Amino acid sequence: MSETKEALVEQYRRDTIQCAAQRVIARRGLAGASMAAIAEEAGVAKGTLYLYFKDRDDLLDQAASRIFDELLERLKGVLAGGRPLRDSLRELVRTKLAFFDENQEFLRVYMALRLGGAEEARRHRRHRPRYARYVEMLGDYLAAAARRGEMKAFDPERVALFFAEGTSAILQRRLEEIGRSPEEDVEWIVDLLLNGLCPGRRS
Amino acid sequence: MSETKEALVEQYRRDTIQCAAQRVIARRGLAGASMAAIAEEAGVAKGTLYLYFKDRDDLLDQAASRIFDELLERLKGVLAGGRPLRDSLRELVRTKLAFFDENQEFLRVYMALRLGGAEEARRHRRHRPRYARYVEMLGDYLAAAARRGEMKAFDPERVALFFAEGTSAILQRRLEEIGRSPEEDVEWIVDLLLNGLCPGRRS
Amino acid sequence: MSETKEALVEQYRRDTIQCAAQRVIARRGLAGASMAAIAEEAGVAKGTLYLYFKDRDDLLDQAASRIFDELLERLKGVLAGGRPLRDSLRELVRTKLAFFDENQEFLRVYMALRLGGAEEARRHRRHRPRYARYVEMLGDYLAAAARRGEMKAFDPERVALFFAEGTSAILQRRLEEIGRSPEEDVEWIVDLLLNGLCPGRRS
Amino acid sequence: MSETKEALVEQYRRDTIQCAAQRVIARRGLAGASMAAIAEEAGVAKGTLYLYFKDRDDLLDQAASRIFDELLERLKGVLAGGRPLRDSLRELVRTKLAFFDENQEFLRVYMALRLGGAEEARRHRRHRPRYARYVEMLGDYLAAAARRGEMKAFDPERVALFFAEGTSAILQRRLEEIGRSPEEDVEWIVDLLLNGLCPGRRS
DNA sequence: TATGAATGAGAATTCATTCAT
DNA sequence: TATGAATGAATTCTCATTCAT
Repeated sequence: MSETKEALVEQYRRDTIQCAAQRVIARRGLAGASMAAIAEEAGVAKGTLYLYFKDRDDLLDQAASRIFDELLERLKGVLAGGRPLRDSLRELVRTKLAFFDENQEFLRVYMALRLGGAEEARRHRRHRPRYARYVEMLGDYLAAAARRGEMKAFDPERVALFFAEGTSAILQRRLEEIGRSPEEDVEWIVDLLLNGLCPGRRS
Repeated sequence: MSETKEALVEQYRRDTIQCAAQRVIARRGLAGASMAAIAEEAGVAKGTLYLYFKDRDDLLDQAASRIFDELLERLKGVLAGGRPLRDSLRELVRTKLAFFDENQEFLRVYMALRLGGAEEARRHRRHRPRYARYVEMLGDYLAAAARRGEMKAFDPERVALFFAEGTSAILQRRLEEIGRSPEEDVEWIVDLLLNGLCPGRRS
Repeated sequence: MSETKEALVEQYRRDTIQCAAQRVIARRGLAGASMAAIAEEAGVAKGTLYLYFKDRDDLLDQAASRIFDELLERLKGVLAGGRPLRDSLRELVRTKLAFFDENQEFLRVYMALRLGGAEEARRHRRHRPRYARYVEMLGDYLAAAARRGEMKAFDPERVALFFAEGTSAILQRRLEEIGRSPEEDVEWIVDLLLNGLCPGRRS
Repeated sequence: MSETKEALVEQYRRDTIQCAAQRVIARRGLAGASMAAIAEEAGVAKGTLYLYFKDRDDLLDQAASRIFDELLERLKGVLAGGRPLRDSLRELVRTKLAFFDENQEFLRVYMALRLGGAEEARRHRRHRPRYARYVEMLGDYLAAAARRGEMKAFDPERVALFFAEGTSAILQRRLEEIGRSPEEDVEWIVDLLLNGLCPGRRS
């Protein structure tokens, strides 16, 4: 019983610190996320961070993982719905936009970790798989859609990548346009993906 | 005249250093591009860097600019051709892929600087305009295409962004697949953009 | 009575902790003997250490004292025997060698604390007296021997020091030579002390 | 030419820092010899230390080496003299005492590094050979003396060790007795070594 | 103009010690 | 009395920047 309570407290602390780390990353970037800054943001002493995380890498990795994992979980749910391509894509974009609109902070972290710059690639190699898994999951879904005849014979994984990154770029743009409705973007992205730029198609 | 000669020498120095910086960024990433490393790569003393650049930020910014500028110049040429949308897009993708296939080093720099992760946002805010200009140029072209009736009424700037980032993701993927022909990617990207995923369309 | 019982319990705790400290010192050295390591070795919480010892210095000092005290007690017994010089010295060396052969762990602690290096000098200045008392006791014995005409008129305390340290060096060397009989070393040390290096003397 | 000058300046710097390190070690011990303290003692910034030494270990090691090397060189000279045992030993002790009387600081460093406590053993394993070489050199000399019949058939290396450490103990004692003549100690040590404690021998 | 030795602020990490429970 | 989470001072090391030459 008491163990459960302690475990809860410990988890609560970890959460507090991870969230603080995410805020700092969002505000100052990965390189700017010093242990001192995170500790201050979390309202604890520097040393305390080391009670919950092995080192800076561990802390930043775990903070990043939380975000990827949550997004991944939601997107997995969407794709598992077994809906037709158009519906799935629409829901996918909607979910992604909503997820980041909910907490824009996360977007910045996500951006900092996506494919990443070269130096981040080194530091966050461990995270690549996570992003890759997202793209792969999407690719699998597209492959199935292709088999069902809902999609042309593009390389599904490549399309997934193109789509994921294109969407992320729009996400980032949205950061600067407060108040814009997600649905607007959902609609044109899905339409673009499905029917392309050329006119003369049913929307 | 002598002033001109001096100016040339100065420009030559700046170039030397910027190129060295690009090589270092490509090799070790932005965070790893220390002034010492750049100076060594350029074959000058650390102090010399400060004769040509205000500080590290300035140097890195300008090094980044060169890359964007060169790419921009080439793409500008493509879009100025006045060709129909499909041809322009194909040439655009081809040029971008070729540009980075020519010198993969540059891709790494470009990736490190694109929209950038959050920390780069701070450091390279001054820099955004350059990438933005690229997207904007592309947006202008799409807007014209829309006016000519070659494209549906999507927000051209947004499509440009989506397209640019999606393409960049493919670029990066290509890094890991040596020997893959650019044309393969050129074709499906353009086809995807123009006609979408849905089957039952020409091309 | 209850006070006595409490005192016993307290003493038991102190012993437990001191022994743990000795094991840690033997294993990881003085500098490696962190409070955390000692607490873990003793099976108590870090805070508990401070209930029985003022601070780290105090704990390490007292842990050291125990070793010196035990050795001292044994040597005192030897010297109190009133035997002739040769016998006493032989027994002295034999006891010292046996003491540390019995528990080599202790030797490492002893070594770490002997006269100590310079930094230990600061930390263990309080401690010197204990080692000094050992040397002094030996010196007193030699003084008596000198008065009985068994020894030349060397400064007894100085000889004691020379002898004690020389013997300790041999002790340490023995650490690396497992299985060597103590008697071999006992014999030559005593012979050297009594008759010197020059040949042509009764053994 | 200029290279020579620069090399000299560099060597001068290294010396300055090493000497400062030795003073700090002497004053505060090895563990207390922080880079900050050494930098302050040397009158340079912390960062400067890293221009001349790879890291703390390197600096402390080299500082220690200097001392061992100088002492070793002097003692080597003494033993190379080819004098009879008594003369050599007397000169050996005299040299050692003089060396440390000259600069008592050195003694403390030497003490801190001798056989060392357990933790120093780890850090300064690289130094052991140096001390070992000293003992070995002395052992070789004694072995030769034994072959010449000047010494009884003791294990020469063991006697060397005993002698070296015994002498060091006296050295350390001398630290606390300012003004004591070295000759007093030289004489009795040599006499003790050669003729032992037993009376009835030519001094 | 060019140099590169020197600087020192700042980063990550450790650990003796405290104190609320 | 016992605990161990939390603390924060201290330590090692890095690197952008300066300045005497």
